[in-house]
Formats: sequence, structure tokens, C-alpha cells
Amino acid sequence: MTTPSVDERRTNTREQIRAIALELFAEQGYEKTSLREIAERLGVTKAAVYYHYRTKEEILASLLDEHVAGMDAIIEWAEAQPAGLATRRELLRRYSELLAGPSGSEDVPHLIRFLQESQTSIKELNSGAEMRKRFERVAALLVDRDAPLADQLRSRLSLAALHFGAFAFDQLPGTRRERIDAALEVSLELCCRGE
Amino acid sequence: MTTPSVDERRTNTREQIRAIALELFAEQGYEKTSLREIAERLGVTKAAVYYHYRTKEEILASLLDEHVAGMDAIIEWAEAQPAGLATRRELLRRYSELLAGPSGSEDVPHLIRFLQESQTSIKELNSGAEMRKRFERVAALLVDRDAPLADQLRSRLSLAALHFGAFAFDQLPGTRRERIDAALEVSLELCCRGE
DNA sequence: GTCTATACTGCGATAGAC
DNA sequence: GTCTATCGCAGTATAGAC
Repeated sequence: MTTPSVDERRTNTREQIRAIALELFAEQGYEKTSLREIAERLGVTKAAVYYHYRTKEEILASLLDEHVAGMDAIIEWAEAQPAGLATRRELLRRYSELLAGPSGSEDVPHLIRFLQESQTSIKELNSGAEMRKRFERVAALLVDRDAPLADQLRSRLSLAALHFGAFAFDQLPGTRRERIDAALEVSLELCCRGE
Repeated sequence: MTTPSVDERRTNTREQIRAIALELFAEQGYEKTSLREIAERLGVTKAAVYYHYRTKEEILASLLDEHVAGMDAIIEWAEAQPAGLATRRELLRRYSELLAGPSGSEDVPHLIRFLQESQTSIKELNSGAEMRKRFERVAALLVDRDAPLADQLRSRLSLAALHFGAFAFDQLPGTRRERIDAALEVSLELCCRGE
């Protein structure tokens, strides 16, 4: 065992900044979280954080990009399938799994809550625009382009149901697993009633 | 016709600040909107705005309080009715009307969009906590306390449907009236399937 | 490569002149 | 009722220690 290599330390500090930032962003919002606060928790100065990420936005963007990659994998799969009810059901199931995240960690639910509650901060970021594009592509896969307005709304709401189930710890009872399963049930009935 | 009384001018300036603030908050978020920006649009300085509202939060709170009063009227009516399907349907219809706002004005939709997208900023305000209480009371009126988790979720989503219909100009086609009517349709089927 | 010291601009907020 | 002046802290940025 020698001292950690430069690469290990670098990755470590960057990861730690990401983890602390996600926690604080989810708790008190993006704008109200200061770089000084993140730096203090890590035991370094503001400028040290600034070395690893060139702006505060870049920290947020790196968090969003991870979720965008997860959505891309699902979208790529769905667009290769024949359009139809079975594909839509499986698309919702896979997106539900993505939102559940690794079973021990609250990271993904925290991110989803943050996405939902801080859209104004996120909207103007490049990474935020990328996220919205993915969201629109998933919604488009769930409903015919020329379906009635009410069906368009149902497809968006079926995604909102999954998001809400993932992060609504304090508004709904049950474990996260129970909420996510109930959300998938409601989501499926919103989007996949026999057509 | 004499010169305007002090009270009239005061009310006027206060109203103008509210209108400008709501527009900017909805467009670019609460945190990113500076008092200097609001003051400049009004042709005065930052400190002049501070004469009318003691803090930036107080401007936001005065916008929220107006909507809270509208919710209170609906809640008071619903709690005086016998619990049942008919009351729930009419509750959703009345809340839908509140969200539509006066037919010529976009003020209420702007406020609803802002509420939905800036929850993190609002959550820590007193007025924000009051809003959340009202929202929970409406949700409680829409579902039995000991109903299954999926039904709890449906009641929240039926409100989310109305909110989404009111402000989703850029994500859904149709006029505001069409979107609000479609949202009410989806909302009713989420919450009021024969029980 | 990683961090500290330091400084710049603009923010919300306050005090006091007119 | 509105202004100028000022405060402390935010995000950003650079120079240089180790």
C-alpha cells in the first residue's frame, strides 16, 4: 500500500464534491447552496472546489449528465422496438427502474426531487435543455403524435407519476419500493389502457 | 379630478411591483430575478422598491397569499359538503376554474408555473408552508385517509394534472381553455372512478 | 496537480439625506 | 416617497505556494 495516486485522489475529490453538492442541492436548492458551503463540508476552500469544476453550473451539469445517460440507454432500446402497447409498458417499467436507482442509495431519488423542484434553475443550462429533450422523446414514444390532447396529457402525467413516486418520501406513506411500484401501476393505467 | 391621493399612488406602485415581479419570477425564477431588475423596469432604484416591500421574500409572499385565499374559499366550501363522489368532482371543477384565472389574463397560469418549477425557493417561506398545507387539505378531501397507496398517488396526480394543464403552454398544443378542459377530464378519471 | 490568498463584481439589505 | 452611500456575502477569477 503506497500513497494514493494522483488520479485516485482527483477522482475522489471530484466524486466527493458531486455527492455533497447533490445532497445540498436537493435539500435547499441550487441557488441557495453556496460554493463556500460545499467547500467547508469537504474541509477545503472555495477556490479548491473551483479547481475541480470551473463553475457552479458545471457541478450541476455533471449530475444531470449522469441521468441523461441512463435515459439515453432506455430511449435507444425503445426506438429499436416495434411501436405498440408492449413496448410502451416495458418502457415505463425500465424508466421506473432507472428512477429507483441502486437499492441502497438515495442518490437518484434526490436528483429526481431536485429536477422536479428546481426546474427554473435547470432550464437555462445546456444540460437542462438536453434533459428536457430526452423527456420529450420518452413522452413521444408513449403516445401517437396526433392523439387527442387528453392523451398527450396522460402520457406526460404517467411520467410525472413515476417521478413523484420516486421522491415523495414526506408526502406519501410506505417504503420507496412500495411507492415506486404503486407509481408504476398508476403510470401504466394512465398510458396503456387498451387502445 | 385632483391629484391622486397618497393611498392611490401607493397602491398603484405596489401593484406595479407585484405585476413586474410575477412576470420576471415566472420567466427566469425567483433567485435569478434581482431587485435592481424589478426597479429598473419601474424606472426607480432598488431602495425605492424596498420602501414598498421590506424584503424580496415579501413580494413573493404577497403573490402566494392571493392564491392561498382562492384555495381557502374552495376548501371551506368542500369541507361543509357531505363527503362523497359528487363533492370530489365539484371540488376538482372549482379548483380547475381557480387555476384558469380571469379569461384575459395569464397571471394565474404564470403563478402556477412558477409554483411548480420553483418549489425549492418557496418551500422555506412561511407563505410557501401555508400553500403546502392547503394543497394537502385538498388532496385529503379527494381520497380516504386509509385508502391504498396507489389511490393516494392518484389524488395528488389529479391535482398535478390540473396544474400542468394550466401552465404547459409550450409542451402541449391547443388553447389554454382546451388544455384546462382536457386536464379536468383526466383529473376526474384519476380521482373519481366509481368507488 | 492540488490547493490558498486575494480581489472583483453584483446581490439583498440598511441608514440617512432630501 | 425616493434617493445616495454603504455593508457583508455570493459566484467568479487569477497568481502563486507546495
